[in-house]
Amino acid sequence: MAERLNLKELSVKWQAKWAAAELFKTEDPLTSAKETYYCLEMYPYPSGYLHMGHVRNYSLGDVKARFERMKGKNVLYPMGYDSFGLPAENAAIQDGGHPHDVTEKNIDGIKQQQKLMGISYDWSREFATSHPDYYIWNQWFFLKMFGKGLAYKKGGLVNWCPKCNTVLANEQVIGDGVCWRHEDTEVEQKELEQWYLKITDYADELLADIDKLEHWPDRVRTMQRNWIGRSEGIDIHFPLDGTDKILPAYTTRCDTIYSVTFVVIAPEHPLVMELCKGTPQEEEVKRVVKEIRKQTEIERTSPEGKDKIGAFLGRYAINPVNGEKIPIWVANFVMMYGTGIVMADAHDQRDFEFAQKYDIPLKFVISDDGLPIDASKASRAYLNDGTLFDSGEWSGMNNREALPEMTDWLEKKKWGEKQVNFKLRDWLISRQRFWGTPIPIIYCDDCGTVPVPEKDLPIELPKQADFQAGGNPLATVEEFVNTTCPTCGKAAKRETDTMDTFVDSSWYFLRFCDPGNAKEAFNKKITEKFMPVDQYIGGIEHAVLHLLYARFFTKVARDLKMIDVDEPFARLLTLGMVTKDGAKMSKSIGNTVDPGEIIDKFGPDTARLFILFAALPDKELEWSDQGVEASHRFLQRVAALPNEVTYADGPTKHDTYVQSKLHSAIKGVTTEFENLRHSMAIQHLMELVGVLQKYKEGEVHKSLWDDALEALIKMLSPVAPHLCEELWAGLGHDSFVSVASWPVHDEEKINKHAEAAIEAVDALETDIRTVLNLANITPKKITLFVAEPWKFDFALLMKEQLEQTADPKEILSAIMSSPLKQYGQQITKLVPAILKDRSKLPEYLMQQEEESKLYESFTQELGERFNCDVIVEQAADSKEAKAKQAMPGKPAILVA
RNA sequence: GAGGGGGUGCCGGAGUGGUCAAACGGGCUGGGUUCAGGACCCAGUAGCUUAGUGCUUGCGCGGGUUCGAACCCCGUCCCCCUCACCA
Repeated sequence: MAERLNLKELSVKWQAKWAAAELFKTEDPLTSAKETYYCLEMYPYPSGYLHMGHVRNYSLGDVKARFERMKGKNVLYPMGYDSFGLPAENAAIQDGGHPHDVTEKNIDGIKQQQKLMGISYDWSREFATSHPDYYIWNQWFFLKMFGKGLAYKKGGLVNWCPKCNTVLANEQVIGDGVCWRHEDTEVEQKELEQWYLKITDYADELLADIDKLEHWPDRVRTMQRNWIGRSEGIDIHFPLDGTDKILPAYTTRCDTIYSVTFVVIAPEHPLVMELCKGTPQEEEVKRVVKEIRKQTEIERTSPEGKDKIGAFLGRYAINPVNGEKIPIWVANFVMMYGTGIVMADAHDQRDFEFAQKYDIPLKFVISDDGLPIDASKASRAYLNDGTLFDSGEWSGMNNREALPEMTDWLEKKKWGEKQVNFKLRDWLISRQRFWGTPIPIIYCDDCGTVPVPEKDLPIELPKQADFQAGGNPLATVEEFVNTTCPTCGKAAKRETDTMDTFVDSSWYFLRFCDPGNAKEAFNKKITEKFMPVDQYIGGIEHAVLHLLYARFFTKVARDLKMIDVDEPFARLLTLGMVTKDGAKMSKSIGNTVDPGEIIDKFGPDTARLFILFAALPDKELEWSDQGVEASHRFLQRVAALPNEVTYADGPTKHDTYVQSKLHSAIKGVTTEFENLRHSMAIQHLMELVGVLQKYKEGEVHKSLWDDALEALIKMLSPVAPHLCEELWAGLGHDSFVSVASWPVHDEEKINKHAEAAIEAVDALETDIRTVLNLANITPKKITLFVAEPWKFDFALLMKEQLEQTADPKEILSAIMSSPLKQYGQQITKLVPAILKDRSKLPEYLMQQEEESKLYESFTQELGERFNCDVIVEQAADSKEAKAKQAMPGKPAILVA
């Protein structure tokens, strides 16, 4: 075997050549005639090193970008850095220094590694969000949104992560109430005044447009739908007994209104204390509310802490539909959602349990058959749909059918008001941290909250700050904090909160279209040529967070007339995890594999090939060292393919087969790459390499061989670009394969080889399908592929020899000197087997003769039936025989 | 509880009505090559059986539709993920 290529050295060489040629620079979309294609990976937070998840992400994107480029598109494929954020600031706090320096160092580190992978980014578009020429536009967006009332400040309970030392958005609180960055840290509630973006204004559109995202994974669409959480219902107005006040209770199930026997109010609700004031139950209520407040903390840590507790407020409400006096309770299971008050009945499990615990009367109004059932004897809530009873004029109706009508009826009677509720809350963007975009607001004693005028942007972060002081370092910088009011000119103070870094990533994909623009966030004309992103690739962890915010910002930008698209990402691919030993790669478990080491040892092409081949992109990928070596082996095999080829004078008998395989590979690889099924595309390539290796064993037809080799190198180049450049140059090209044109398949050439390979002999008599298939085709020539047609001759020869001698060696050499020697391998096995029991030879001979006659008659029959030539041919090898269904006694037929 | 995705060989993982004992890769076994290891090449890898062949079982479990099912339908069990006292 030839010596192995050093794929690492190769990659360095070609990366330098690409860079020198500026090969991957996007063309100006306003002058280029090419169709644009925008491929984007979620840009990284620069932590200084690359992990396997990154490698997977970038490899997937790069294949797509290279593929589209080779198909003649003007591809926008950029890379940048999400460089604001806590880790850099924390590093500065720990080690001294400035987050800026930490960040720049980390960007250099990660960029180095990205470049080693040979990803075909247009590096001229690179930017980092922590640079003022980027974040100035965050501030600009904020001012625009402030102007439209979409950015506002309000007080209220907010999520606070004690580790981050800052507030969090609802979306950043995950799982059992923990911080998205610190899964071991419980989020606390604090009363603070904070800046919000009014994403709820777009709730309806964000929800409705999910339907347009047909190329997004269902999972993500569902998650967004759930997060927005739209529900249609009605606020039912329960008069407060003895007053003219009303208690509104939100419900989606007003069909159960006749079963309502009590009302429950959330412990945080301001009315709780007001209502119980002066009642005998006041002290008890206070005690229970206090207990609930304490309990919620414990509840968050233990998933089992869902015991329902509550207290009677000593007051009553009136059920408007039947005038019944019903008690008002406070209970821990009611949230401050909707109106913070719910109506309770026996058709809800929680209400039911609570009522049982506190002996509150219950009644049913729905049963399977509409016959009354008694709730006092029931042990659980009745949750099924069924027929209403004891429900006034609605009795006898199916409850689901009645629901919309009852809603209208309640509203008409002025007992309630239709209401749409969303779970989505406004986006809290203030962060009490230094390393983020300063919020461009000034507080003046006289003029109040004043936005910074656009001409004064950017408000830059100070070069120095005290990171050891604790709290928000920005607040310690006097020169930053103290300013003058833009309106009245008097001394004033700047807002010291910075923006959530998710603001940065909410529009960075727009900036990539026009990254150098100093006059505006991006030019509308240019950006519209690229947007929406054709293919977006990233982790599932952003299913709600980033992807929802980005959709929101896109809609805001549209309403600001900055761009004319509704949705930013046409196709979304969410990556599966990279695991090792069955667990997600993580430093704490210690099962990580350093991409740098793999690249060093096997070269970037191997790393890319393995990671693309090992699993489909959205599936979990289990790391395997053997798999990496197998990938390396494959690349070496490809590298050796052009060596030591013997050319035939003209066509060879395998040409049609090889050509058919080549074209079906082109077809397969193309569709699989189109649909981002990289591992499947690679399978086709591996198959093709196998075919070409076999082909090479004999003499090859030069023009076909060259075509096949070129096509193979082109198709492999998105996966293993460096090796393919080398091989491409080896074929005598002085251009780059990275920008060569993608091969096109010829359907006819695929079919030429095997129009129909069908089980035959007995099939002719019995298998209807065979006849039907044949009937649909007008054959010019039929080839019968027979597994081992030589066996009849062999048996004859064998018989002849046995009559002369008994020496196995002599027999063997006699056969080997006959034309049958080409089947030597099989014969050397067969001869001893037959010698073992000679008595069976006559039978064997007969069988073979029969078989051979069968072919003869079959050949004749087919010839007559279809009026064409029929020839018998040996199937080239056992695999081919299998593929063609040729077996002894059962030839395969090939119709041409 | 609601929603989403899954259960295929020793393993990863294709396949969604016939050409399926099941692509492609890995592993393992045997053979070749080699001083040896690696690499490379060939064959085998559900069970029984033959010199070649063939038969049976088989794609979580049970049933159904069909000439025919890993694939369609019904039931059932299990796993993963997301949201969750949202009324």
